[in-house]
Amino acid sequence: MNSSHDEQRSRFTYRHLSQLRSYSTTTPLRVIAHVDLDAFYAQCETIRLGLPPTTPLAVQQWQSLIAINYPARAFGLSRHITCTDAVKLCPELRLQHVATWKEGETKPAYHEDAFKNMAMHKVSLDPYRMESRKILKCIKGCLPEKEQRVEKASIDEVFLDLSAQIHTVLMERFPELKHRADNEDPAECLPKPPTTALDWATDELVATGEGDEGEEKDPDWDDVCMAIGSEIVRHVRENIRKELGYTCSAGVARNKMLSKIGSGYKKPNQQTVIRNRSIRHFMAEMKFTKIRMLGGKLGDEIAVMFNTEMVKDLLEQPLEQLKKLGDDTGIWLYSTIRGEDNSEVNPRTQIKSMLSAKAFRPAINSFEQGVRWIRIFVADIFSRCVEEGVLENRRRPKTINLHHRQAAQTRSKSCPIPNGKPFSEDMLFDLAKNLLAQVVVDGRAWPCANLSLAVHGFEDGITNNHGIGGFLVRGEKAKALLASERHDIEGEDAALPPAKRRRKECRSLHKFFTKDTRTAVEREHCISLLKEESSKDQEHEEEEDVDSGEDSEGFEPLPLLSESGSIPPLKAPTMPVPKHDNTADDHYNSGTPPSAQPQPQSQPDSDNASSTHQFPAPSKSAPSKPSEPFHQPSPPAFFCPRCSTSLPSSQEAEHTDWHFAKDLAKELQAQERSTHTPQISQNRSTPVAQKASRGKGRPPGSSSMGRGSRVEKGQARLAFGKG
DNA sequence: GTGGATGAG
DNA sequence: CGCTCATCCAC
Repeated sequence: MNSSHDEQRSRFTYRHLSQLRSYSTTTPLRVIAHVDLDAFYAQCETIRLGLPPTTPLAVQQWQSLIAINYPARAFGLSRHITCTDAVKLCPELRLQHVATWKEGETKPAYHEDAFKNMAMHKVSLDPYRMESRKILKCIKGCLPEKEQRVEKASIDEVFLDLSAQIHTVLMERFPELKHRADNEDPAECLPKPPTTALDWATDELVATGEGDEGEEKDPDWDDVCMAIGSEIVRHVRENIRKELGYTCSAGVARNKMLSKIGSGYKKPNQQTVIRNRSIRHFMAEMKFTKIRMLGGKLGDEIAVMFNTEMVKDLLEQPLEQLKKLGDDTGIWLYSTIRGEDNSEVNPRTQIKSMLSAKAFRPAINSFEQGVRWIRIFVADIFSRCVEEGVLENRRRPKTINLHHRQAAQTRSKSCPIPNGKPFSEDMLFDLAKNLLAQVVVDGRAWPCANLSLAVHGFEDGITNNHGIGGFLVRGEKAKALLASERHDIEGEDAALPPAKRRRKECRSLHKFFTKDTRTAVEREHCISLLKEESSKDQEHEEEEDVDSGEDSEGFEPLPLLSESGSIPPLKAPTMPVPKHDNTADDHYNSGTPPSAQPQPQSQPDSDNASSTHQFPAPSKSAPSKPSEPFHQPSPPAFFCPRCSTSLPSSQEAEHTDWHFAKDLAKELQAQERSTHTPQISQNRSTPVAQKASRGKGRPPGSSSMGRGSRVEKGQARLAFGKG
C-alpha cells in the first residue's frame, strides 16, 4: 500500500488509536513519561530550610555526602568526596546532615552532632519519604482521575502512562479521528494529522540523526501523541514546582525504558522527548551501560564479549551472536537495544519481600543487644506489612528470615509464619527471636557486624480470612486453594486471572522499576528502644578474618533449635578455647545497641548468668569475675554460675548466650505445646507443582538464563573473585 | 530452607 | 564509597 495517494494517510490505524484507551503496551502511539526529582534529598533540605534554590547545598550522612544539588555540582562536588574536601572546593557550601533518631526522642530530628555519635543514632530518611508522598499526591492531583496510571518507581521517581489521557485529548482536538460506523475496519489507516499539531514548547527533542527534523513537514500521530504527552508532563512539572517548590526532569517516550533514559538526558529541570523516529539514533549513540540491567556484570560481560560499550556496535550483531549470552538474555538484549520494552506501568507495587537491616559499626556482642535491634526490625517490618494490608488479610508473607554476619561468615535462619494465628507484631518478634537464638546456638555469633530481618512470600490475592466465606465462585475457590497450599484460606479477589497473569509476565521487567519506599516511621516503642547503652569505649573489635577461620572449627557443634519446634536435648555447654584469646576484651564492647530498655515483651530472663549490660567495658557481669574458683594459669577465667563451669573469659559471651538460647528454646517449646494444640498441620496439603510458569521474554537475571552460559561466563571472568 | 549473586540507588 | 533494599537461583 505504498502508492502515491496513500500519502494522505497516516501510518497508524484506528485500532492503534483505540488501543490507547486500554493502555495497550504495544500500540505505537503509546506514551510513557518518567519523572525524576533533581537531587532530591538536597532539594528537600533546601526547601525545608527555606534557602534560595541557588544555594550550593549537600546532604551529609555521617562522613559522606549522599546528595549534592546542582549549584554545588558546579563547584565540582560529587559523591565519594568527603565533607571536608567538599567545603574546600566550595566554601559557601551548606552542609546538612540527614535527620536521625536519637534516644528518648519520639521522632527523627536534625542533630548538629549526629555524626559524632553515629553509633547512637540511626539515620532517618522519613522526611524525604514524606516529601515524596506529597509530590506523588501532587502529580496524581493534576492528572484526570479516571485516566491516570502512576507508578511510584522509587522515592524520587515515577512513571506515568499517559495513553488514555492522550486518547481523550486527541478526540477533543481532532474530531476527525472519531470513528464512524461500527463496522469500520480497525485496520484502516487514520487520516494524517494537520502539520500544525505540534508544539514542543521548551522540550528537549532528541535528534533523529537524519540530518533534519522532517517531522514538521511530515508529522504523524505518534508525534502528536508525544507532543500532547509532553504538554501534560510540562503541566505536571509546573504544578510540582508551583505547589511544592521542587524541580524535576522528565523523559517522554514510547515506553518505560526509553522514558527513563530520557529523563536523565538533560538534567536539572528539563524534559526530553524521544519520538519514535528518534529511537534508533538515540539508542545507537548511547553506551549500553546506561540501560537498566546492563550497569553491572552483565554489562561488563557484554562489553568484553563484543569489545564495545556502544549500542551501535551491538546493533550490528545478529541475534545468534547475542545468544551467546544465553538465549533469553540474547533475545532480551536484541530487542532492548532497539528501544523495545513492553512492560506496563504498574500502579500497584506488589512487594514480594521486605527487609530491615543494620550494619553495626562497632559490632554488637550479645544476644540481648541483638534482640533489641530485632525489636526494631520487627516494628519496622510490621508497620510496612500493615501498609500492605496484612491486617485486612489482603496480603501476608509466608516466611520470616534472619540474616547474621560474624566477621567473614554469614548465616541465616528462616521459618514459616504460622497461618493459624493472627498476624501480629508480637508473633513476628517471637519468631525472630527464636531465629536469632538458633543462630547463636549454631556457632560463633559475636561480634556480629550485620543483622537483618526479612519477610518473604507475599503473594497476590491470597487471603485467609474466614470472614468472607461464600464469596467465591467455585472455580476461583479451587484456584485459591491450590495456589495457597492451605486449606483455611480463600482467594479473595476473584481478581484477575488475566490481570494477574499479565503482571506475572512482565514482572521480571517490572521489578526493575518498582521500588517501594516505605513510609511508616518507626514507631514509638521502637524509638524508646533506641536508647543507647552507657557509652563505653570500644576496644578495637577483632576484625574480619583474624579469627574466623580457625575459631569456627574449634567449636563443637551445638544442638540446634530445630524448626520443627522440638528442641534437642540440653547438652553441657563446652566451648573450646579459641587460639588467640584476647585479654578481657572483645566481647564486651557494647555495639551501642538500642538501649537496654525494659522490654514490654516478656524477655525470658535467663540472665541469671547474665551477660553484657551497660557497665563499662572491663567489668564483667556479677557472678563471673570476682571469684575465680580455679586458677587458670594464663587465660582469664570465667565461671559460669549456671553450670558451674570455668571457661576462658573470651568464651563468656557465647557461653552466656548459649544458656540464654537454651532457656528461650525451652520456653518457646513449652509455649508451643500449650497454645499450639489445635494447630493445623500445615504441610499436609498437596505439594502443588506450583511452578508458576516462568515464561516469556524475561530480562537477564531472571529465570532461565542462569542455568548455563551465564554462570560459566561469570566464572570465567571472575575466576579469582570468589571468596 | 540456606547461602550467594546480582542490581539499583 | 558504604549502606540499604529487593529478587532470583542453586543446592
